[in-house]
Amino acid sequence: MKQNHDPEVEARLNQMLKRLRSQNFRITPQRLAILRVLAASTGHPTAEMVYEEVRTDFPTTSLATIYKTVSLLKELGEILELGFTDGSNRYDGSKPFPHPHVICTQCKRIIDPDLSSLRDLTREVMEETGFHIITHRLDFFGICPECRDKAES
Amino acid sequence: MKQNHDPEVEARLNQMLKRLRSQNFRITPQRLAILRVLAASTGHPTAEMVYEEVRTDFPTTSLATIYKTVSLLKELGEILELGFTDGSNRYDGSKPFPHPHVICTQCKRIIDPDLSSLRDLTREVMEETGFHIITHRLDFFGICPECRDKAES
DNA sequence: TTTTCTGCAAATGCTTTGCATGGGA
DNA sequence: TCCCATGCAAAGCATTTGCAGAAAA
Repeated sequence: MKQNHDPEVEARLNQMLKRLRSQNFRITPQRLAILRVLAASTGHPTAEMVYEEVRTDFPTTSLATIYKTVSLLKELGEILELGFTDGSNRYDGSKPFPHPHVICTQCKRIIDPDLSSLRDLTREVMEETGFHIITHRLDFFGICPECRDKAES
Repeated sequence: MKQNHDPEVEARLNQMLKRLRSQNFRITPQRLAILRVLAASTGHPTAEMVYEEVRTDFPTTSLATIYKTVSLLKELGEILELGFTDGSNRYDGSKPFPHPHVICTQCKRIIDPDLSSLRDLTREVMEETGFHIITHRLDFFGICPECRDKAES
């Protein structure tokens, strides 16, 4: 079984495990494998990608279990789900809180930018609309440097 | 047939028609009805909602035609498609350019807030990531004042 | 032992597609 | 007339669900 010694990844995994235990959900080998993949993920994988990775350790795991676990973690607030128009979802297990994403429409890569000018937007929205804002989502779509280089060559 | 004399709505409709004609797409009665609904829409309707509204004038119109037309307008850049995780899309025919949305997670209402502090975000993203940003999407999720009042009573 | 979880397969539900017919231009 | 558009029904597809057997605790 793949281990990961990145302290941040470990912390994320332990946080997920703690949450599951505290709510009396069982820690099955399949779940543990899924949590590991999600906690270590930086590439915002699809359910299918998680499935493939988990399968290398647990060849009998089913896609349904991936979906059930991912859905559970989503409800527990331990991962972020990014749904797209084309019907595909991507998951972020390392930063389960709202943050902007930059998506290459060509290679589908998703990265997390550091934006300083994104401060009081939520406050402004609340004042402007009267809504009580719970969460938000901000996506930028474009072409990444690598895909642009390929296009030019 | 429902007419609409709001000058902005008229302008939007004419712009859509102009675009269709300039690309040699045919102006069928169904398409015209769909354009009218979309140009006049402020509530970000679903395909189903457009369908129902168009049906009051053209009872034989099919959902497939709604989807085909909506898809065409999307490609022509004349409407905005807002896809959501639950598999439902909403359409904005009055402001076909990227702008923030505020969504009530209870009644599903979607409104357009005026945000001043949303200036140079795209520029910052480009500088920070090297991506060439084409478009973006910003959604806030929360509870609208009406739903909050209902909850309290 | 009890209750939850897993894995299979079938079901969903929105959207897309194929194709014969209809109708703009 | 010539194609494009329509409408029906079937197909797609990621995700969800039902259920019987498996396995945490």
